[in-house]
Amino acid sequence: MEQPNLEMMRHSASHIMAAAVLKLFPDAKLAIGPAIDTGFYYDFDLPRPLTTEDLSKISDLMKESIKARQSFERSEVSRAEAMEIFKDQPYKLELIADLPEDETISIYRQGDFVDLCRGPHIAHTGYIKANAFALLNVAGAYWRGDEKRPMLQRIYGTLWNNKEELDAYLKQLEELERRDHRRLGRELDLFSLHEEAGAGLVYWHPKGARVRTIIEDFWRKQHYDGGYDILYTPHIGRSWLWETSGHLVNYRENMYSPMDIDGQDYYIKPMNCPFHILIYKTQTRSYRDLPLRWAELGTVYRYERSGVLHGLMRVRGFTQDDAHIFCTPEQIEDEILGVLRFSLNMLRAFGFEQINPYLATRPPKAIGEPAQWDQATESLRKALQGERLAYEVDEGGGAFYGPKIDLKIKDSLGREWQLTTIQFDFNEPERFDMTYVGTDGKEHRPYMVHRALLGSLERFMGVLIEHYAGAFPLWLAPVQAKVIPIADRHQEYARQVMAALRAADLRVELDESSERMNAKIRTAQLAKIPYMLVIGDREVAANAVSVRLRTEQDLGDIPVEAFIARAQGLVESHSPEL
RNA sequence: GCCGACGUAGCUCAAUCGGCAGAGCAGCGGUUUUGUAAACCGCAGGUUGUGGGUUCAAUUCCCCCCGUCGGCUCCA
Repeated sequence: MEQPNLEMMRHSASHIMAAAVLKLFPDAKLAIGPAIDTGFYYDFDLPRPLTTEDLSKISDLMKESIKARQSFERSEVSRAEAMEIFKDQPYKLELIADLPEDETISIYRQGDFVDLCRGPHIAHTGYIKANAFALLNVAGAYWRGDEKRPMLQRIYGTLWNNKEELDAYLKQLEELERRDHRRLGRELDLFSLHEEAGAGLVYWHPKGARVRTIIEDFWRKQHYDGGYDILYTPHIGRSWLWETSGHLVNYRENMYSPMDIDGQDYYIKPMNCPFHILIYKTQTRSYRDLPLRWAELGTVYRYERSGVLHGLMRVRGFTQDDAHIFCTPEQIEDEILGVLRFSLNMLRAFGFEQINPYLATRPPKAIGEPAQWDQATESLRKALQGERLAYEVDEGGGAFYGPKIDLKIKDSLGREWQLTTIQFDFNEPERFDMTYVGTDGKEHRPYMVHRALLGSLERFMGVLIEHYAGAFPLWLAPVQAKVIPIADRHQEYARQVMAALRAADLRVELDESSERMNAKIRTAQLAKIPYMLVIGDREVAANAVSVRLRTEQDLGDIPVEAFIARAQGLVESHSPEL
């Protein structure tokens, strides 16, 4: 028997749960029940939908099994024996049928429950602590993830080494809810969605729009400084454009129905690339013109199935921080390295330190010359190595039109988010017959690379909100300071202070309400405003402000000029400090 | 799209068995002029997501649709 570890316990727990479900529903058909990184699940085909009462019954039965210390017994059976044992379990039969001929078929038994399973399992059910697991919810899941196959009921459970770890996990779930960008978006008055006006479409309120503007301004400056030019292109294009690009063939299910303009079909854009290519083709391009690096904050619309929409993270209209690089084969390595460095700097500027790259290579069905693929993939690999980044390879995970690097960041709660993608495209240059004139005076096909760094501004904002729990670093905060006069007689000086700070390019608001100072502080605190500048008789006399941070730290009286210098310095350096 | 749960005031939530839809916060008006996380009094706020059905009577029971949430699948 192997040493019991968390994964084994979780996997075993899924068996214990399946046994409990069978007791409750003798006709239940079992699918699969693996361990996952927070616990386990098991998929069932049941005669009726599960209720929360069912969950607690199942949980009680599991606890009985744990108390009984039922042992897990492994045995190996022939294919015929396995078919006989699971003759009433169609999903198991399918699994058996799909096992390779030479595979040993093992079953595990605890009590009177038998399951097809590779194992390993814990020695007996008593290894699991009855107070260290919880059944969380029921969800629908397709058999084998295929939407054409039956929809099963999946029960999710979480399991840990002990009660303390379970409690810590449940507490983390609460923290996730507290930080949920949809909740913070409303509480901080950043954005809204309007079902009556269409699902998955974002409305930016003044404060959210302010944050977005700051991000965009920074982004533009970085791009100009980094050797990019910036484009603006239309939001719709005639069917010719999408036929030529191949989107109507390859991407149609994500595109909206056409609109009729003077008898012609126009489509709202799901991508920006064809427009950039048209600009490329307005001139004969020479190798001397390359590389061209063209960026655009391009707003695109893509159809997403109603069930997948989620706040800012998954929407139907969004703005990509897109760019296309057109270059020669000789330039490709330098360009890729440049893009990668540029991406890392951008992500780090927003406070993301943990960045994990994934390299996706040629899939079985792909277009383009193998030699091109090799060169492109090699340039991606070299760039990653050049930056000394540990990366994972997703063999065959590239798009049919080119290999790519995706960068996923880890947020303050340890969750991974894909933001950056750097993709080669061997398809569109071909389709649009893009060329440049080389040193030999002949026409050549340029390399084309798509890249988005922040991904989309909508999702990026969602990630930022959750990463910072709504408490944006000073340089991004929509309101950086709230001036809080204690009594009406301090209002005039408070207005002077506000004017001075605004003249210094700080974002300041004045609380002129007739609330007590305590209430004003509370309001500012809940709005997660970095600085609360309290003004009373003392401050008026000293030409100062009393500075309270949203961290609850009280800095005491500081001369107005000194406060301005402090804040400006921290904004300038994108500091996380206040 | 599919499975399940849900939809009551701007927000968070009540309303017994089908019997006059209610509270806190926010908002508005007034009083209060305050030293580091909530002053006091009052007012207003609703076609109970939409449409239909059952009933003397529907927030409550049934059906369609829309949307939200948790998943499946897919992706920026």
